[in-house]
Amino acid sequence: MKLPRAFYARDTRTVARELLGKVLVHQDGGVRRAARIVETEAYHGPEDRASHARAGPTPRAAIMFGPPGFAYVYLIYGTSHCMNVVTGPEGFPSAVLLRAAEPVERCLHSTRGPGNLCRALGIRREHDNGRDLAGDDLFVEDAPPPPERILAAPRVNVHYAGEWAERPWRFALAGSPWVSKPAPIPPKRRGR
DNA sequence: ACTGCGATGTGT
DNA sequence: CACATCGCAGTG
Repeated sequence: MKLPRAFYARDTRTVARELLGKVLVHQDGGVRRAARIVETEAYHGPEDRASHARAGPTPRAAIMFGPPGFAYVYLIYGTSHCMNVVTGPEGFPSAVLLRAAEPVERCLHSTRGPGNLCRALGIRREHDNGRDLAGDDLFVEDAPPPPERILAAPRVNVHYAGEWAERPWRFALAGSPWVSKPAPIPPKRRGR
């Protein structure tokens, strides 16, 4: 069964954690593709320097200010699409980036990493940005709470965000081989 | 482990 | 016009 809008209308970090183990489904031109979410990141509020909403409701980020339960899909580096789900109350800019998943049904490609995940499910900005997740084309299916432990770590590739880069708002299922970076990279040790 | 770069939208 | 919620190929 499809997650209701009320699921998304909560604190971003809660939604990010609870999305782990749920199944992202894309009806790609009549073909159903699905993957079990194993890694997410929370982008929370207008003060979050790592968030696309940091500059206010610009054309790209405006959807993050809208009601919860809609897809925010953007293009990065000219080549990769990334998908978020909008969370929280309308007017408070927040979203959860879907970073990695475990392939379940007819995936076209690796589902590890946010760009790869979109490619595997056929999710594209032109086609899916702004889509209502309460519809039948793109949604998340409920699933029992995952048996795996949940890890929290700093978000990936947001080094420019100062202290906000250190917040442990990246969540992953422990032990999943599909998580995009198996473990936070251990600092290099010399000698000892 | 580290380096470089694609191909394009986005905000300043 | 600098740079991005990445991914890949090349090198050591």
